[in-house]
Amino acid sequence: MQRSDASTGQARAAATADKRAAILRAAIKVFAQKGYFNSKVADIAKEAGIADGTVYLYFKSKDEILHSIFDRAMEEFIAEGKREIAAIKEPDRRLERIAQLHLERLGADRDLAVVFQVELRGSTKFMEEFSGGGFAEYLDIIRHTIAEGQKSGVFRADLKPITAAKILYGALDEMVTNWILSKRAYPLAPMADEVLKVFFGGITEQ
Amino acid sequence: MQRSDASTGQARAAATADKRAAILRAAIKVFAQKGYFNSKVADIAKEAGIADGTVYLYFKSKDEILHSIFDRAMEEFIAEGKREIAAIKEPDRRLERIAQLHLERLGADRDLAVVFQVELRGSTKFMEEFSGGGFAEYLDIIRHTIAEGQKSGVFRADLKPITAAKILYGALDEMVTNWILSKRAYPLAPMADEVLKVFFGGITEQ
Amino acid sequence: MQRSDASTGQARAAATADKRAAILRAAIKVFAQKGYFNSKVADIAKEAGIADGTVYLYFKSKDEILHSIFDRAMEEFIAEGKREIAAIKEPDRRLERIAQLHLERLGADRDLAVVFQVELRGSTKFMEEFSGGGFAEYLDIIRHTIAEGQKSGVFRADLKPITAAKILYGALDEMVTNWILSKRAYPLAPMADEVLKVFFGGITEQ
Amino acid sequence: MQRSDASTGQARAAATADKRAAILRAAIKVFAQKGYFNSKVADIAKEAGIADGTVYLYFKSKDEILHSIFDRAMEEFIAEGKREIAAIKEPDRRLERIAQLHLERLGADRDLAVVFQVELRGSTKFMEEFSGGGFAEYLDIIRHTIAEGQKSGVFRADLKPITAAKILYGALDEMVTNWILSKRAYPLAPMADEVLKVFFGGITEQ
DNA sequence: AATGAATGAGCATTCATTCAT
DNA sequence: TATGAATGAATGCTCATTCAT
Repeated sequence: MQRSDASTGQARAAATADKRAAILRAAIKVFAQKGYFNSKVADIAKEAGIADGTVYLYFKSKDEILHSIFDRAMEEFIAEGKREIAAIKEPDRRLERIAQLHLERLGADRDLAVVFQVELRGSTKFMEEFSGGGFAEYLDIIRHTIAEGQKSGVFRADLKPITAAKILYGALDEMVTNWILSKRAYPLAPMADEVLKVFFGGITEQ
Repeated sequence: MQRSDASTGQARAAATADKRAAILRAAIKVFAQKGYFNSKVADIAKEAGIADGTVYLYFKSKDEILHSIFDRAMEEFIAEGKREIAAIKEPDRRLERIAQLHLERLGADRDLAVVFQVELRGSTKFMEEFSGGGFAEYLDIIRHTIAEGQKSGVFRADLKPITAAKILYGALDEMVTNWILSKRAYPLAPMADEVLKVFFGGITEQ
Repeated sequence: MQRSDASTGQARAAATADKRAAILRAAIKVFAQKGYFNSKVADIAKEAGIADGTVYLYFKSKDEILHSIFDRAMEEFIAEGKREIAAIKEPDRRLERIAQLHLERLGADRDLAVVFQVELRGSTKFMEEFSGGGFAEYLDIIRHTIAEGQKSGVFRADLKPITAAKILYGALDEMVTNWILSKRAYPLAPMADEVLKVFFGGITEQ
Repeated sequence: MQRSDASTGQARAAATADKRAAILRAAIKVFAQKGYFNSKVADIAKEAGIADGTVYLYFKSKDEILHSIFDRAMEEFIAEGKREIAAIKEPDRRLERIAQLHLERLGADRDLAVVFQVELRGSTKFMEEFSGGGFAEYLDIIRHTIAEGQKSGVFRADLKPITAAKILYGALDEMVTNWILSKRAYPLAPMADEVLKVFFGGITEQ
């Protein structure tokens, strides 16, 4: 009996989480297609196969849906990143893995990538919030890794780590943006190596 | 009489251009502050000191205003860029000048920079159009310069010029985005040198 | 067995009536606080400590709940009134008792009074129905009593009984309304004597 | 020229006032028919012969429309009342005129009367606001007149003027309510004399 | 009988655009 | 050319009611 109650509670919680996830998935798809402002809540509901009003049983507003997309994705992204690089000691190998993960991840979910590249950027409000949230943490991991590389003598010391971090991030970000907008379908992940080639060695002939 | 008509015609054309420019300036300011979707045409009209309806004597729609902002700015930007680099022969000096111009220009007009970074990005529609328009031309100039540098042996040959071009652009773009979102006020242009240091030499200690 | 079934049936019926009453009590409280249109069925359910859907096992609609409040209260009110005045022969003593009962009753249940004064009045639909229902019966008792008083010579004959009845009712009603809206807490019942003083003797100095 | 500008300004102001008045008239009619909560803004617009959005050029919200109806009507009502009774010295004649005006006024505009009796009463919020606003002023005029009558010996001194005022008001109010709900069409104003007969002399046979 | 998740009709309000003056 | 009042389509959100469990 106890167990039955408990498992019912868990089952319900799980069902709720599933529904939330389903709505988020639908929203990502719809937002990616038409943009946040041009997407109607009704579009999301239809895509999720539920009634309009049901959306509001799981989210307080359209705005909260977008927020949740960012929060959830960034959270997972950072958690996965930290896990992956924990075992890597060499700073250059670390940056390599980070860059690969960045493109692998976004390259694996085009709709999510579109929402990230387009919608997140499409609102100063979101960017500012985001800037102070998950994004700052992400950039900090890169910065930190570069600083360690400088200490250990692998990286040049005449560069501000934060600036170098932004350069790497900006280059990767541009790869994603171009991939999204490209009419041709090509794998995104391999671009990481190209970026790293330049980032590590520069374009100047020795 | 003839002359009077003619000069009146010219004056009129000039006045029209001025008014268009004034509306665009107003729109840039308003869009930068509140974002495209949150800006009302009435806001733009008020900022420009004209009546709501008057906006439609100069632009067909709100959408067209945003388009005009991009088109005009990009046009000027590219024209100025071509003029400036025409005299520069060395590919590395060229890229240097391009990067500096990029940041000087956007760093000189914060509102315009915001609209470019935020609103242009905030719409796949715009990005796609833009991607095939002025932006492609801009990226092409960079790509071409890199290719020349490879031919002349200044740049490594093991990099695809287009990819290298995107990396440079992405890095610069990120500088602008960070500058916009930063609470601190700092000059944007000097960041060009930092980007170039990495882009040319890489971050690896020799 | 028979007896068991029977008593079970009765118990069930009693339980049903109790639940209905509980919901009505909850509704009276909620309606009094926020008004009919601003009250949600969910509010009533929460106040009654039951699930939203359960409300519909006892009432067909939100509308029916309001109706039931009026019907039940009026029914009790009139029954009590009739019982009380049955023994009173003198028309003036009768009116006295009616007025006192009116204010005692509503003064004893502020929430119910609010619903009666505010919500009943807040809808022509309700008023019309009510007008032809319990209210008409109530007014009729007053009218009848006045007419008897006229016949027996206690009351002036130059007044239409129905009009006099409305005047008395209106005066009492206003006492209730003012009491409800008053920020000060004072006993309502004693106002009956004031009303009767005027109703019987007028305000003119003899 | 000056005059042209001036008259244009005035004309515009007048036109605006007219439109506001027209919308209020339409709203009174619609609210009277269906009640405030059951009336859609679109209903009001249609009744006024304008587009839905136009309503919002003259009123901030549906709520403000109802407020305006009360405020405007009460203002006019009180102003007219004061004007009329200013010349009347005898307290009893004054009350007489007030009662007549009360019923004449509401009897002349059935829809307005319905809105006043039904909608004003249908919301504690409104009643409370109203109670502290125009209504309090109105009741005060009656109270004051009664107090004067007591001083001059025309009225009995053993009654609290405020209570007597409420009794008169309540009686008149009930006449209006009954008139509104009545299926028969009869003139409301004459009821004033019936009310006064009772209010002045009481129903007891001397 | 009881639950509460799901439904979907309904509505106030906004705002890009038009057009009579 | 300029105006700004008027338009009316569009949509996020609420909530009475239903129904599978």
